[in-house]
Amino acid sequence: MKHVAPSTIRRLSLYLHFLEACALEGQETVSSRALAEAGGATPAQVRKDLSFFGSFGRRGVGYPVPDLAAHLREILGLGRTFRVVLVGAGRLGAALAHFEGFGDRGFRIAAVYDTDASKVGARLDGLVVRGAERLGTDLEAAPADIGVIGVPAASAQGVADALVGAGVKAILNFAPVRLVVPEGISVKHVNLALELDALAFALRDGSGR
Amino acid sequence: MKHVAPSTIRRLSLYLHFLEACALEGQETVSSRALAEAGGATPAQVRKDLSFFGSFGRRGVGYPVPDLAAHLREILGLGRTFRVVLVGAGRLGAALAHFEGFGDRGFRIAAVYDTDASKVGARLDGLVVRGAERLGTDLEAAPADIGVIGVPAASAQGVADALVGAGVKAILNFAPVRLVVPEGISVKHVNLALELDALAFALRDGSGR
DNA sequence: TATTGTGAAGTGGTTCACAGCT
DNA sequence: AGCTGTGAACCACTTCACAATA
Repeated sequence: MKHVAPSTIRRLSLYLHFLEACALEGQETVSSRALAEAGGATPAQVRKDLSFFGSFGRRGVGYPVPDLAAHLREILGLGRTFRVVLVGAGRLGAALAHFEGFGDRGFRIAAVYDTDASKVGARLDGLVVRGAERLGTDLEAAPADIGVIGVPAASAQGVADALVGAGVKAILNFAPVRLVVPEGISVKHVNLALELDALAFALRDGSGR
Repeated sequence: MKHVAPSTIRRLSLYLHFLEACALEGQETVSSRALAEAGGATPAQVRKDLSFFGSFGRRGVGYPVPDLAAHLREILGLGRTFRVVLVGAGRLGAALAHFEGFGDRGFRIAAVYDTDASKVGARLDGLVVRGAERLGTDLEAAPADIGVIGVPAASAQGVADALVGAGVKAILNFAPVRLVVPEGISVKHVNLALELDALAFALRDGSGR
């Protein structure tokens, strides 16, 4: 398959979320206009996005809701469950462990780790926090797909190395540091400081963007 | 000032963070190459980014660390403190309240609100959680610059409306919904579900991106 | 008439390459 | 020699416009 732009993937994900909401309401079809509104795009862009992968709609009618949702899940690779390990059982880890968006969509938190002995053994959303030193052997027995890093900046790179060593191929990083990982490992950063700076910039000259 | 691309702002913010680290080490100058590495860019792009706002470097030498940092703070509008109000005192709110990235850089959390009566009165990082109904009158007395939304998706739009009504011009939203706000209000979304979908896509065919 | 599918045109951000200083 | 500053070339994503179809 040809290269897909990150911005396109982002929109496809938004379309899918919207389609799932439509499906719950029993809606049969949606127009590119409705999808555009949901995805922060234009109708033309929605059609371009979708036509890149196939012809899913019917002219004069729109796109069939359950059908298109299934196609998008397939395209995004959501047709299976993902084993997620969370490293960091502090306040952020607690918030993440309880986040419904994980379980809802096939992302299953398999285990939570922390280096802090005082946190090990505690319960987080039904999971017992395990010592970080077990990560390697645990994942050897049962590999994970995604690692979530919710530890302080200083220890984030070490955690990333451990995750990569344990065979994790995708990382979601909440620590405000740029992680260095080998070729072939996907990393997504969520960096609060960056978002705040962007808002500061928008507020720059009195009125917002 | 002319239009600046969001991707540029993001990089400027990364350059600034790196410069601050360099300053702590007493480094005098940095090259576009070093900045590029820190910002996930190429040296040429660093120079383009910076030259858009002026000539801050010296040919053959590089960029003076403290000087460039000051310029970037000015460009990003970080030359002042920002009053931030946090709505939502749940687990996410707790994690956000303790996040050092706020206080470090002139973003001061002025107050925390929640609609849940059982949370009102509790302490979060030295702040007492206030009832959400007070938000309007509180901000009338002391306006805030930025509102952070850390409530469930269902109540996020209501909170956004309240914030906008109270004069907030910039919003950082952690709820997985697209907020509708009037022209002139800046919104930044942090959407976990989107990041997870992007990672799923990267894992799609066996190996990562 | 309503709406998709898509080649073509347009726009804007990135990379190149080299002139200009130190 | 080393490194910045920048116009020009390049590339990629977006928008347009209209043919195709229900």
